[in-house]
Amino acid sequence: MNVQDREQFDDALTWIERAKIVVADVESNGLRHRRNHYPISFSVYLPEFDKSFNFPFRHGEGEVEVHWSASNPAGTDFAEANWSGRAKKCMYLGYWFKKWAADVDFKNLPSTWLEDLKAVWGLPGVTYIFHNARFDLHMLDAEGFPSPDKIEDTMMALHLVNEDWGGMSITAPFTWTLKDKSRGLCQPGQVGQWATLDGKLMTKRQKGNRRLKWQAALHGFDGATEGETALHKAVMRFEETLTEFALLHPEDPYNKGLIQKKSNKIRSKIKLDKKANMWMLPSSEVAYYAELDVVLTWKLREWCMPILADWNNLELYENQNAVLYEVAWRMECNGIKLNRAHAEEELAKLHPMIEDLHWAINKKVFKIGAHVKLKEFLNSSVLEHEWMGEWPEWWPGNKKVDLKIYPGAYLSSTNKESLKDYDDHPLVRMIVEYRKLKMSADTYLTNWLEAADENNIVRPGMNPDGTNSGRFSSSGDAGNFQNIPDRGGYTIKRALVPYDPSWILFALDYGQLEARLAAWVAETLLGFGNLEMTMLFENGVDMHVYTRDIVNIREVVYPGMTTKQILTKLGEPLDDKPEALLAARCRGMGKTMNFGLLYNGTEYMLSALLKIDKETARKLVYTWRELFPAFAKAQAYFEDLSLTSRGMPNAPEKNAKYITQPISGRHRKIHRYPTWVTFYENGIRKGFNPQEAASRKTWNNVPQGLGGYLCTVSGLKANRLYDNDELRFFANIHDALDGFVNRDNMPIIKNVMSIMIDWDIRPGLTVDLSGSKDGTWQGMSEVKDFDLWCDSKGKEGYD
DNA sequence: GTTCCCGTTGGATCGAGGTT
DNA sequence: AACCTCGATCCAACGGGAAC
Repeated sequence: MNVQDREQFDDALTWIERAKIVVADVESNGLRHRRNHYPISFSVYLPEFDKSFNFPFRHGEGEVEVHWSASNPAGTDFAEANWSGRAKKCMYLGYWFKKWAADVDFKNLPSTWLEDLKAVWGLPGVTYIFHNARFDLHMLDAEGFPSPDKIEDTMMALHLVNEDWGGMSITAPFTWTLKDKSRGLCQPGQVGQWATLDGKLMTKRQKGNRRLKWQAALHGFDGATEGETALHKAVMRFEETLTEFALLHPEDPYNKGLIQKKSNKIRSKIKLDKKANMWMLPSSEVAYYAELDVVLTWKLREWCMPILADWNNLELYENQNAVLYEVAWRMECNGIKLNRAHAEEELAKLHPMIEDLHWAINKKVFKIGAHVKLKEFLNSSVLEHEWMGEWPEWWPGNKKVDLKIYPGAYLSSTNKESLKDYDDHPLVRMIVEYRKLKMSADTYLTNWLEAADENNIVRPGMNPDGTNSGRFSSSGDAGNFQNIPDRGGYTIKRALVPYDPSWILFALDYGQLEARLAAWVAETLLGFGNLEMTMLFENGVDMHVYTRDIVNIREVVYPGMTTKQILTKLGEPLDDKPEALLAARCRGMGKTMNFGLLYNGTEYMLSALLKIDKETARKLVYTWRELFPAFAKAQAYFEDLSLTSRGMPNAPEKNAKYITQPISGRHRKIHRYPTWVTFYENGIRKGFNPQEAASRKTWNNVPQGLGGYLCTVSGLKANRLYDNDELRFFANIHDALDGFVNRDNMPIIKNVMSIMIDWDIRPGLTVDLSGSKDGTWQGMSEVKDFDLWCDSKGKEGYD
């Protein structure tokens, strides 16, 4: 029911007050919660009473996002807009919508009633169910709604039902796409609509996805497609309405140059995005859709539960919902503060430099970033080109010397690794520098400035269901917080700082977490080998040094060469401690071996990574496998197990192919991958078995996913112990938790560390604390003296 | 009115960057 | 190996203007 008057409203509230389960969904006028977007309506479904309500508050309020371009730069007067090309839909739409909306009844409820709705929201003991909870939670929280006691997310359920929806093909209903239109399969007006034949949904083989409507259609829920269809019709009607309105105003300067065209030209300029522009529609047009949303969410949840029960994953589902709500969402709410001045300062420094390099390369040689052209250039004899660099003024002197040309050069890729072979060429030096500067400026600093809210807080998106293995992923308009560069001359993390001086920045990193877990699973749980790696960990041996020395990397890779010869070959400077330098380099190679060979690494991989020939790599692999026999066996074990069809944990009569992660009980299921797909490469038909490919990764998924699980569940335990006044995590970076602790509560970190390692695993886990010497996220270094670190409020105790 | 060329768009794709 | 984002290129669609 689309609630429209006080009587209906009061009645709806009494039902909500009595409900123990509330399925909820928020429609908004954009995605940027806590900045310029906000809820327009709230929908709930109360499964106990089979009642659904829609509360419209702000239909008609919002801004059409205008994408300005080079020919229509920001600030262009509407009457002077350039109309060439297909674009300007959004500009046109926004302009006419504003005029049209001036005297339209959107059928909203008075905004003062919002407070009454809040009063019955988040009551004790009530579970709220969402589809993609983090979005709705942010919208509700920003609007001032109380936080629910407990939540469930059907996206989380789907992730447990099948970790890799995108990776498998499923026969399912579909909506027409632009591509279908261009192929003549459907009419232009049908794009975005469910494909039907004689009133029945058509199906086709396609990649799976977790969209609510798609899932509902896939499982054949009643009303799965009705809401979409109704909304589609409403949108089409609305587009017609706006077109007519525009046509009724031929004198309007904005129609200059357009009005004499046929009306369908104008009609084509008015194109609503169903989701993004929903706020433009009066609530009466949208309520049906919005209410169906919550009903379908409930149906989806009911569909998932028995499956989760069959898989013995009900407890994990509850646990992961808690991680989602109490860890991931809390991280997103916390965020980190952007030192705007520093970010702007950094950008002001970078932009002219980027410009200079752009100019120098662009004008003289080719468009920068054109990898094809760059490759052509480097592959040709142009490397002997007379041009040897026209350096920008600021270019450091030491980078102007020792230049080289490379006659007859050849390279197959233009990535950093390949360019390294030509790094004394002036052009290559400038390209490498350009890419680095551009990366800092665009991917990170600019985005943060854009994404920060009024208090200069940037919030990373932390996705608990972002990966197949169970790790978190990170995305959103503040970018990926799991890959911000902090080494190799980057200083951009300096722009990220504590909220205020009462907060101390810290990071808790597990020590070699994945290797320890792999050793535990392979050597203890499966009993392969003789606890070789486990014992080394327990005796505190440096694993990489051990591998280096036992395998004798130096003699195998560089037989009979002197230290000086090897270092020269490696391109290392010959300083006063050549032996130590060589030892460090060989330890690095030991590390590469340990990490690569723990899983499915081969001599091909090793020879590529270490840049050695295949024969030498084969020798190294052989010796390593002798040394740690458990891991190749674990690989074979999981590969084999995952290809064996057998009963599901709580439903022995139902068969599936899967492996199970210890502790969490999370499964990696591969029976739904196809066993054979074909594709064309250079006109030749080739075959590929996705199921076998997935089975080869299952061993890797076990320690990797388990690591993510231990880290985030430890975070959950810590978060339940300490509230937001004391402890604020803001990111999970796979095997690390980054956050802030209040300066008066610093000793609690000791307890958080013991929570993190409190898992019944052999070898035991270790965790290292890092603090920030300079107070920014850039300057993290290991804390050696915990008490001093606490006493000095994070200023000392590092070394 | 038709044809051609050019410039402006946006979508798809590719390849690069970075972290663990 | 996984993840996410950005930018360049290619491509196709389309508008506008010139030439016919």
